[in-house]
Amino acid sequence: MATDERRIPQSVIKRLTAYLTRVQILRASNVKWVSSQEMAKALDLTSSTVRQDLSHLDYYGIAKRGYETVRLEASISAVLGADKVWNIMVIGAGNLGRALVKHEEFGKRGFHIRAILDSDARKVGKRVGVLKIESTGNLARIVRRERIDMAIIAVPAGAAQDTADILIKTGVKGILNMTLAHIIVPNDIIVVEMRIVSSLRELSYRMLLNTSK
Amino acid sequence: MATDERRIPQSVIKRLTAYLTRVQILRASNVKWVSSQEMAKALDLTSSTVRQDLSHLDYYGIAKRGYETVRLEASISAVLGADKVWNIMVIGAGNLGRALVKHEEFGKRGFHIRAILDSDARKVGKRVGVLKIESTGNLARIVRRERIDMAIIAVPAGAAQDTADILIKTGVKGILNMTLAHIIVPNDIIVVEMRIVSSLRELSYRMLLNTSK
DNA sequence: TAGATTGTTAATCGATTAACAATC
DNA sequence: TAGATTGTTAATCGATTAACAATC
Repeated sequence: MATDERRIPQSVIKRLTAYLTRVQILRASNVKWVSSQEMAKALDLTSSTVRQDLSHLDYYGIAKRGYETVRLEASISAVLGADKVWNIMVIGAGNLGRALVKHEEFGKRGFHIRAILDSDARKVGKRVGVLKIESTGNLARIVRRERIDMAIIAVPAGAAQDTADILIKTGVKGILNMTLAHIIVPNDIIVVEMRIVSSLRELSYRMLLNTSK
Repeated sequence: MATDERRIPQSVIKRLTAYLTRVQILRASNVKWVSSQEMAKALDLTSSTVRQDLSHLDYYGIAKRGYETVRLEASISAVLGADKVWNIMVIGAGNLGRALVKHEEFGKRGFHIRAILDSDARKVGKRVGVLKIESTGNLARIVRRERIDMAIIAVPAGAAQDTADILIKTGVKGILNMTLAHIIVPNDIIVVEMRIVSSLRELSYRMLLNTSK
């Protein structure tokens, strides 16, 4: 049987998010079926990896035809919880924090930004899109008021750990860390780190490697 | 011998960027030495992994003392090419693209954003920080003028592949893709993908998993 | 010196790929 | 039917961890 009780590995989860995006694009262009080979080609993977990954779902493909896009999307969504709505708070109303609030893609995909906070009193009260910047001092109250599920940390790197500590105290269980600093949390808290500078470094390293060959 | 001719694995490169950030923080607080164990604790790794990773460098630690922060930073920087200056162009002057231009962290770390482009004629000419938005039509000329090394794609997902194709034609060898869409490129071009929505999905999946236990 | 921490080898663990019987 | 594509098992590959002699 394809589905079983084993936890789906991290590596597979990351790819499932990519399959979901891809199948949504296919559906938008009215494609009804996709084979593991086509999927692999579009995402730079092997068809074997695709089939192996999709075997974690409770939807099965059909030999000779592949996977029905409607059902595949539904199944991946269900596994990832992509049908759920999440309430998010952004901490830090700098350029990055404000851009995230205004970015429309998140809301469309179930990630609703309900509040943006900053510790700078001069910023508090200013508008960002449909929101008003609130004070970090009111963090706990805002978490309750908006039933916040997760927070995006977009403060200066030096303040990242302190911010995380406060968030954890108020009961926030998930953090997306956009700062350069690694943050340490208890193991019931989930952190995903998203460091743009690290990505640029990785990119530049690989470019150097490529030209020196 | 620690250094050898073998290519450093991807996984190690990613961690080297984290070590570099960490050692820079230590240096800023005047810490002279760091052990593999301290480093591991700060970054949620094992000391074994840290020592294994650092053995790719041409700098050696000293038994009983650990690694000298000054030399460690220099050595990691050299391997990653973090001492070099890179000229970057941002394609797409939406909220995200404009925020990246205004973000000060990049310049400090050698990643200089020299231009921001948009295909929307109404945006062309408007200021973003010290830059003026230029037309995508002039892309090739701007790449030459600013000696652009790499580009950040921050356009709507649907335009990502077309944008990449144009970039490649003008000779840009490195791309940071901030859109949801996976892009396909020839194998002399390096792409790093940085999908915030995918990270949010990964985060939400892991949160669901954690609460259901 | 004694003990702590390194660099490296070997063992373990996990992820990817290959192969192929089942089947639509 | 014949052939293409699935799901799954086994083989391969690579990354992480454990262990320990060397050494400061």
